[in-house]
Amino acid sequence: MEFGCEVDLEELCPVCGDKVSGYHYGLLTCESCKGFFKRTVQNNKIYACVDKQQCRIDKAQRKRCPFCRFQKCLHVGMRIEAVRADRMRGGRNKFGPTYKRDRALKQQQREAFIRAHRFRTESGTPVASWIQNGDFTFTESLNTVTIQKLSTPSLQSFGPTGAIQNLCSSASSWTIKSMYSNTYAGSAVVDAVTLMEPCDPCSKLRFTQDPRMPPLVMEFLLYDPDELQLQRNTDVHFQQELTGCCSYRSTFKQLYAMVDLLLHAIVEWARMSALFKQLQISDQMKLLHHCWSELLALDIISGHILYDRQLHILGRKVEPPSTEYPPGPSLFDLSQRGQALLEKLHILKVDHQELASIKYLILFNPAVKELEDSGFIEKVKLQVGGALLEYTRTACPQLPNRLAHLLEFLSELRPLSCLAEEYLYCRHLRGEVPCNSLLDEMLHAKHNSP
DNA sequence: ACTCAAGGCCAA
DNA sequence: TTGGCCTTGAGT
Repeated sequence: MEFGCEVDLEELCPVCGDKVSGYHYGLLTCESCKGFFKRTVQNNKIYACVDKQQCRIDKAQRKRCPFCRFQKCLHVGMRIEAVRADRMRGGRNKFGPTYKRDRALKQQQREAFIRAHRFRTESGTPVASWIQNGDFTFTESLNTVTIQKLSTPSLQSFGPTGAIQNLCSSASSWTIKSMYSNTYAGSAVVDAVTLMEPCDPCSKLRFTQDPRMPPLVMEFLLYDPDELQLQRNTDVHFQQELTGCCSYRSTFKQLYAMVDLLLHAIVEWARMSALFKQLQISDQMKLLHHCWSELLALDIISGHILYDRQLHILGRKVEPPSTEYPPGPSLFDLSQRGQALLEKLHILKVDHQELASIKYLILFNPAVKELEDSGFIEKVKLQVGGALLEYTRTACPQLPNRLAHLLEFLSELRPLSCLAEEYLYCRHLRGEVPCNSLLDEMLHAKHNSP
């Protein structure tokens, strides 16, 4: 393994931050937390917290409050059932395969780090410092989710190749460029491959200095798509659109181009997520087919809030009334309702961490029909919800109901995304959406599903 | 034979 | 009670 710089990816105990000595009771922990957990469970110990049950647990203070220490053990995912009732020594337990899978996943993450490092080294941004800092381990937060998946996803068991399937496929020949050149023959070829790279962690590190930030939220923030890269791609694309052979493009064509670009970024974001990768390809596709419009709507709104990204189309109040069939919602309707939600988020002063986490709540939806492993998806959703609750309570202790407000926003996002889908589907029926595009596939999947 | 997560031991 | 080190033994 070569990092170009000496980077030690030594794991830290998710309970107290001490040095990890191996897998104990379901995840990587230090020797002392292993012993503490064992004694507590074996001897049915009951502790009490003399404070507010929110004691900070770190290497120096872990002895001070066994109540909070044990709570944290459970919270990060240590398993009571791994402590043997018969006290038999030696041998192996049922978690063996889980540990093996977890190791493989960590290796994948290391490789992802190397790729990210190479990318940033080429673009001139130093990265060694934040890895060497040692206060961030990407895989640490994965310990909080019990990883049940043992089988490697197989591509053979699925039907005709779709655009998402191409994206979800981990085949080395995968390229998004070809899709763009097919879609916009003779037009812009956007290097969307760069969207695959996780965003520059250095630019976000300043937001993640707080050690109280839940590891999952930190991870979501660090791996949120890079806005600068997206804007660069958008600019390149529109530049070429405008200077191309067709000087005039309809409003919808511009909107479509933007939507297509955002959809690619959304699928890439999901595909790069360590949690999403653990799902079978069929489940990945079902989740994306189900929530793409919600993620799209959220992405557009987030762009306004976080980066003041102006989607010119939404700024237009006037659109020539369409006399074509079928009639559908107007862009004006959409713009108005989007604006209303946008204002709600402005009042809430929602931040990047919250928006990055909400995306996972949308993506990991166990209610989607015919999932192979809705149990795992449910678990992830609960973990994300828990992490977001912890984050909102830490970041805004004066607003104990903040999570409820965020969830209320989420429930209002759904009808907006349905309206957006209806709008796009009407344009699709009028033949305005290019065939074989990602949007085309999404619309088909939705309207052909049972 | 080796691995590595269980449980056990015991000085601090 | 803690936590570093030791012993054990099923799985590979």
